[in-house]
Amino acid sequence: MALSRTSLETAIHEKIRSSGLRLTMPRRAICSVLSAHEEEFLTTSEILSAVEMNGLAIDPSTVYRTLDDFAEIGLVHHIHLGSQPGQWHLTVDHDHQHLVCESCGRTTLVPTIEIEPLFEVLRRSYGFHASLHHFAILGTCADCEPSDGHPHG
Amino acid sequence: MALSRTSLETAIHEKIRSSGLRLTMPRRAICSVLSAHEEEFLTTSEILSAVEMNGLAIDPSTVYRTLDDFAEIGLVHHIHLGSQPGQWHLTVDHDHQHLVCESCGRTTLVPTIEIEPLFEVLRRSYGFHASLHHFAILGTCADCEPSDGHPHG
DNA sequence: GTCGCAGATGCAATACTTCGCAAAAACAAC
DNA sequence: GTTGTTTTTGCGAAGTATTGCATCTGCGAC
Ligand SMILES: [Mn+2]
Ligand SMILES: [Mn+2]
Ligand SMILES: [Zn+2]
Ligand SMILES: [Zn+2]
Repeated sequence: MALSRTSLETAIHEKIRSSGLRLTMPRRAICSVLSAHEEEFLTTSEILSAVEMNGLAIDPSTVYRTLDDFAEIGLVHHIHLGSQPGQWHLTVDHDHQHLVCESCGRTTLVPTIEIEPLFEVLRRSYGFHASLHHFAILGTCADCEPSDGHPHG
Repeated sequence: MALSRTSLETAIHEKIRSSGLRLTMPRRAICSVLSAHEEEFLTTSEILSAVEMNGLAIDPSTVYRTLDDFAEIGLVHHIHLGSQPGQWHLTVDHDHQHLVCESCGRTTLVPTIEIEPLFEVLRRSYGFHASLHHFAILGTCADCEPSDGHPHG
């Protein structure tokens, strides 16, 4: 079962401290936003806006640096859903992959466990272990693919 | 068989004209560079440098806009091999996909025809037609994956 | 060839991201 | 609590990408 929001934040703070990073106001502020939006993917500017809505002021450069620092300790990562800037979220419970339709923009979530077997072939043929956490899979969804028996409307 | 460089450029010019775009000096200059580096993937700044080395001067914003225009008519596209800026090339003869090792940076090319069947499952389960031309597949190569019987050295 | 106009360009302004550095804060030792 | 060391921050500057707009140009009509 999922952690409550406050115990999630506590666990995050633990991880920051135990990784040798200091627990500062900007880092708390960013953690708070990420915890409150656990189901979403936020851009740096969305994170910054949310921090400001909480009545706190931090510098944009601090947001960029903090996210990079958090990524280094495995606390967060970002994905690219298209040509847009990366979108960030907590790494915990991130067990799905994104199919993004280049035509209508819709995103479909697919459990990672369904995707991983596809890449088994790459492992066998090339010894290459694909990691599926950085880029979405782009393409055309059922509704937008005219020849597929799933027409729009 | 591949076209010679001059007939490749002629074919490109044809495509520009027939798509309703005008054939201007900056566009010729960029086409020339792309044709001369048909086997490579160039960033916008590499393209700009190459244009300047040919004794021509165009504005950076023109490079961005031209590449976007060319992409719209299917003449070029770009890929992201990692966190770096996108890399551009002519669309003709682009029949492979990139496996990029996040550990050592090496890129392995895989024929697209080998990869497409993997995504057949997504089509059957989700009606999603994956297009494999925008993002590289990131992961760990055989040499960098310690537990795989392909140690470094 | 000239003319006219839609489309393309250069330039400046803006937006977004990264970097260097001095000041400030975290935190361990006392 | 105070002190000292190291990390982190905000700020300014630099680097990179995008946008608006006046000027220029490709090219079709004549
Ligand atoms: Mn892109
Ligand atoms: Mn990225
Ligand atoms: Zn769609
Ligand atoms: Zn490697």
